Amino acid sequence: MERAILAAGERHLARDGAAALSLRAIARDLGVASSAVYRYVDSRDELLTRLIVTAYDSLGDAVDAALAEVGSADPREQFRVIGRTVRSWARTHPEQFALVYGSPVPGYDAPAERTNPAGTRVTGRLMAVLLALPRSPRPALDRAGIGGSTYAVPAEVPPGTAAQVMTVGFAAWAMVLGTVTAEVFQQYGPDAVADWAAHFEGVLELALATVTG
Amino acid sequence: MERAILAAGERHLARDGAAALSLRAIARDLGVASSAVYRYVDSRDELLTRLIVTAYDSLGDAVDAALAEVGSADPREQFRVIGRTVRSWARTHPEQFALVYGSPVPGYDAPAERTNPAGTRVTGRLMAVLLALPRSPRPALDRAGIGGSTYAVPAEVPPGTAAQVMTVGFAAWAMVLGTVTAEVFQQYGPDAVADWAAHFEGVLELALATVTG
DNA sequence: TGTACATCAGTGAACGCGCGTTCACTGATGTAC
DNA sequence: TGTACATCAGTGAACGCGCGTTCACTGATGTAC
Repeated sequence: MERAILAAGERHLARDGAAALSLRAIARDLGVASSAVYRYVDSRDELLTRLIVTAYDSLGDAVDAALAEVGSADPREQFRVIGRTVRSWARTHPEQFALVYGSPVPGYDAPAERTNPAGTRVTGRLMAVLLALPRSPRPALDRAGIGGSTYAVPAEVPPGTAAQVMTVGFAAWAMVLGTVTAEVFQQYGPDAVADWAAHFEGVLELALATVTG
Repeated sequence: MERAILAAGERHLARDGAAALSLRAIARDLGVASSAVYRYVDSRDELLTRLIVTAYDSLGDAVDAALAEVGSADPREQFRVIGRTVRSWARTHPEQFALVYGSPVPGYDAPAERTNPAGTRVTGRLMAVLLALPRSPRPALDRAGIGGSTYAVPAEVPPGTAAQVMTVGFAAWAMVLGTVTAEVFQQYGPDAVADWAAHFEGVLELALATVTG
């Protein structure tokens, strides 16, 4: 029953979006009194939190599975695989993508202690790949003011080249995620990109070039 | 009065987000019967459409003003100016930014014929700047499958180098917009980036490098 | 200068709706002796 | 093997809420003669 509620919640999420998520609609869906749902779920917000965690995990599982499949390929290919997986997951789960990478849901803010562990899975994978990629120095970044205090550098990153690694890493990721967002939310108008798959492959190469110089 | 409604709509947008926009709340705000609003606005959706157009125009005006201020600087600097303006506009108008560049509003889809003219203003400016930037060939893009049928190339773009211009342009823009989105929606967690202004300057350089090779 | 009339901004009551949440309850299932 | 009792999943009515939208209306302002 608990799983049925989660599943119905995901169905509603997929059809109507997070803002329209309603416990009553879910109860109706399950052929059950609306009060019955409260035996399994504390409140609407708690259900939303669970759905967010589920969404992060779904994406994280997809990325892990895809990485496992290519084995220990070179980091370039691992980067591409992560990107492609995020894209295809976003295309098949647009509302869940919106939930975790779109505008915040009005009147709700996620309790960080519950969403963070699942939320950082993909980022962690990505970080490891970025550290394995070759990098050339970027004098323009020094000139732009990137320095030791620009980021809160996590422990995994060697302190020397730290700041520039973070800059190119975040920038490459923003390019990939921004492109996925543009496709899923149709930000470029309906027609500008005729072949999104090809465009995305091009973006992956440019994102890699951003990292490797 | 019409302007008062628009202004109140913007206030509510800024405070509660688009999904929570309510004609009754606006009427309450204006100290007026809820039915009075209908003399000036056809429906809630029509108000939303007007607010979207207003938001696009507000951003477009900001970009135009910033570009006018730097005069006919070199295209690199014009690119940076556009990027910085988008960022600062997004930071001061987060809900309007979410409205036009975030998840779609549930249960509403914008009538393209009304939002498109305002929506393409910034893109148009950007396109002109991109065409003025020097570019070096990108063999990786050919290999990735970018070709003549990947984009619906607008008339302003010379057909020869068309596809690659589009790829690097969209990619650079996705990097910039993805970074702004990450900052405004706090996608990287609360602490990872300590100095967003510096990070953004770095991103601008990397986006430029994506275009110029 | 005064009267009859049209215009029109805004009123307030009402419609039907769906929502989150609470609460006392029923009735089936399982457990203990 | 049979009875008394506890557990617990699910019921249904009710609460108060805010919403979009409609409609007949009031009353002030302006216009025409």
